[in-house]
Amino acid sequence: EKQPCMHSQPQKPLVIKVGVHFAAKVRFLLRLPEVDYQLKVKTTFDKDIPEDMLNRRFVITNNPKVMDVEPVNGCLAVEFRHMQLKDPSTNGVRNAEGSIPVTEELHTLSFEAQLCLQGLCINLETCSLPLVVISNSCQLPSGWASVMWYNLLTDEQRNLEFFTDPPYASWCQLSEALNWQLNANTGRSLSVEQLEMLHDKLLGPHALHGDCQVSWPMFHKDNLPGKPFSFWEWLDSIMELIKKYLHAIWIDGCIMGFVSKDRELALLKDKEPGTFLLRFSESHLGGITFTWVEPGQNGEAKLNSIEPFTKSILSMRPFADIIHDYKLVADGAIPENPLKLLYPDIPRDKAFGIHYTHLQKKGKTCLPLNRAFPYVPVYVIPISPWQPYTVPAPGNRYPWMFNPPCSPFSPFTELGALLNAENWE
Amino acid sequence: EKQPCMHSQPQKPLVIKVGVHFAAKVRFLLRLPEVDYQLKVKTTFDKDIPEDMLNRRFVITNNPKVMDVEPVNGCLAVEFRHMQLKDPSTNGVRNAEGSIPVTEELHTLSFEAQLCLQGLCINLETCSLPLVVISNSCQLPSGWASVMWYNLLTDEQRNLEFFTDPPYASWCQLSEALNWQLNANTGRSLSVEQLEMLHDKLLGPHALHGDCQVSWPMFHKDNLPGKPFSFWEWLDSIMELIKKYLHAIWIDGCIMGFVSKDRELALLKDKEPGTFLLRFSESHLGGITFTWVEPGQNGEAKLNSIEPFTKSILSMRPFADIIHDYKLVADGAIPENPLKLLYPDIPRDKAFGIHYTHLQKKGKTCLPLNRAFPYVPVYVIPISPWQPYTVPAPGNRYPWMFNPPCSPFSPFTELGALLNAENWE
DNA sequence: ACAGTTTCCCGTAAATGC
DNA sequence: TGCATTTACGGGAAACTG
Repeated sequence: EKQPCMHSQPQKPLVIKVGVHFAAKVRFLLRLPEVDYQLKVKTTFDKDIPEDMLNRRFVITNNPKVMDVEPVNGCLAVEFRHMQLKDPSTNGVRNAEGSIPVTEELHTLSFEAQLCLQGLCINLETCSLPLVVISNSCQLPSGWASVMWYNLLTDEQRNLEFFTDPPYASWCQLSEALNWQLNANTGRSLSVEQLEMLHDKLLGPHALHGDCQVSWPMFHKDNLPGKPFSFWEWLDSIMELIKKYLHAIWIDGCIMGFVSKDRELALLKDKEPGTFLLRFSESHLGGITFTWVEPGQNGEAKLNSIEPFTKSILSMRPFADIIHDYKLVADGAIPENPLKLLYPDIPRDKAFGIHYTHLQKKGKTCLPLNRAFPYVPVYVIPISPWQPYTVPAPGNRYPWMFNPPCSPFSPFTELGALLNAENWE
Repeated sequence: EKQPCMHSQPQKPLVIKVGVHFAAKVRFLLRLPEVDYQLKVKTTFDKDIPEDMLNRRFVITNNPKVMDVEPVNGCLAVEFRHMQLKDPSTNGVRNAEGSIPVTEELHTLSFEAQLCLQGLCINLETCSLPLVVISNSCQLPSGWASVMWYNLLTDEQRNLEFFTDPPYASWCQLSEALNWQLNANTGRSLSVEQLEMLHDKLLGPHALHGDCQVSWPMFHKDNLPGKPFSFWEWLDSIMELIKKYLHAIWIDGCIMGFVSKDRELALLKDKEPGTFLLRFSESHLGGITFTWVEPGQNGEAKLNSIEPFTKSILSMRPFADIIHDYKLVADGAIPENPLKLLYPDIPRDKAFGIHYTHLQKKGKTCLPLNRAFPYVPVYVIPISPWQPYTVPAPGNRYPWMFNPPCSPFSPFTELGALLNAENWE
């Protein structure tokens, strides 16, 4: 009685937010010679799913629609636009104890029609692949995690109980999927080294580099050791960061990004002071930091990493400008940008120069205030207070790194003093 | 038949946003000895308003409620919580040509009940003062403008046609109302000088300082000369700015704020270089700038005003910190904060010191990166590029204002050069 | 094209219920 | 009490419609 000759868009499970519009297209696959029949298609959400299989029920707001001939291919088809799910309960329904979380609850959207030809009526029906329903956009990463895991590990059209016992993924499969996600979201895939960092983060640095198995909890259910977020939450936050704030320099390959601290040390320890690289924060969601080589007391290199930048700063200035403008400010000294060479040895302005935007504003020259440009322009720049641990002797190997006081009798120390370490509580 | 013995909260017109909850309380003013009667109150929006008097119709979502004895005073009363207005039309209804804008359209909320005693039924009814209905929070300032004008200029309970020909306000009335608004919103009233600045802004500097009449268009319908916003929009944006970002220093009286550029010049022209004051931007909504005295070429003072700060920067750092951290950055010189004395002569840190928060972070001292504090702390500070027009001779009267290069052979000029005026397009 | 108005919906904060 | 989940809604942007 139910015929498979009607189908909805062949897409893997999607995430739908309650109250937000979404769309779907349904096609009729048979070509019938008769021209005088109409196919009215109606939608139902979670049709025929037993009561006890779902914690939450939703209703779908839209009306039945009639199929029309598509100009492109002559097929009968209909597109439902502005569908939207509503929670029919007055109060939010809470999870029964022991049941799966909402972002692992899989739903389906069914399409039905009745074909009547020569007195014979046939019921047609098709349904979507599984859907995840969320109520707040903060649940989106979890929803996508479910989508990825489902797509990766099953070819079933509709296995609503997939997450009652989710299978393992092999690292091979998973890394390919992650790389695909990265590429789709940010326009650039990962290098072998970057993927290796993800491997170690997920499986531990001592795991075999053969084809380990990754469990669903490791991927998204459990938090990373000592962190308040899962592996996928972390990776997703970085993709969002790149998409919104770092796209240009990410595409250029200026961001090494996925580097462990150990590897960072290995890479930088023998490099010139002033060599730096960009690394995604492993402690804060959606953060990026830079690490640079500073000369140590006895000539051996030391590394400094800046407190990670997140969207609050990145939404004000492009990261390239921030890199350019960053300064260490010491008592009574000329501020100094410690970022000289992007690893391995590209001069900072060569790597990032084409992305600088701040050169567009004019500085005050000798003009008094006038109507054409009544204000002194202002930038926000990031700085770090810096207390040199030693005043370098003349001829110091890295004279640019620690600025001596301008003069022992400098009238400007008052200003520096307010920024130096001793005044801080 | 309609009895005035039931009344709703005695409040002047309010602004209600479609789809957002609001509440109202209704009291029954008669004390009847009988205890066995119930008063069920129901609500209606825009009851009995003729079709052609309103461009928009709304429905109110809530159910009738029964009045209850209030413990405090023994009155019968009922509070409607979670009322909410919905636009019943499928598509947004647009203004008929020539009709008044939505924020001048006045509505009412009616409450009805039926009192049945000894076989006698009496219909009770009361209604709210006029209400303004908006659909987006960006309309809130316009809504409040209407509310203010209505409150100021009529004592009528319900004159829905008030804005078809709104009366004038005298400056006396209006300034009192504005001052009340300021005080209610920010916790501090205006000085005579500040009110005078508002007077001149609204009426022009050449208006008599007697009791001028202010029209509704002057107050909110027309834009200020050469500006894309009205007087009230401007003032409201400043109140929001104070409420959200400047509360502490506004309460302290550190913000002169409402100062015309002419008055600013008169106040500052004979003051010590480094004297500064804070002024609300007249060109940008919700902006604040500071103006400081810089020594002129022949010893005569010149004024500089910084590009106004708005919420994008103020939401990152308290304004007191911004004032403290502001620096002029010149090629090869130690950065300099030109803000020395808050007008008339209060040292900067004395005026703002108690509001500084940035001293809470520690600077890097001599510690290498470790687990307890793995990152170099970072601040965002505002800077302006600065090209001194002259290198001051030794013994210059204002040695702090223009820093000579640290040394003619400074190795640091490369850095300064990237920030100096010549490189800018 | 345009302006006034509404709709859409992210993202933060608060509320809610188990 | 804590946690998972939903609700609330400001505010920016897009869409709508005469």
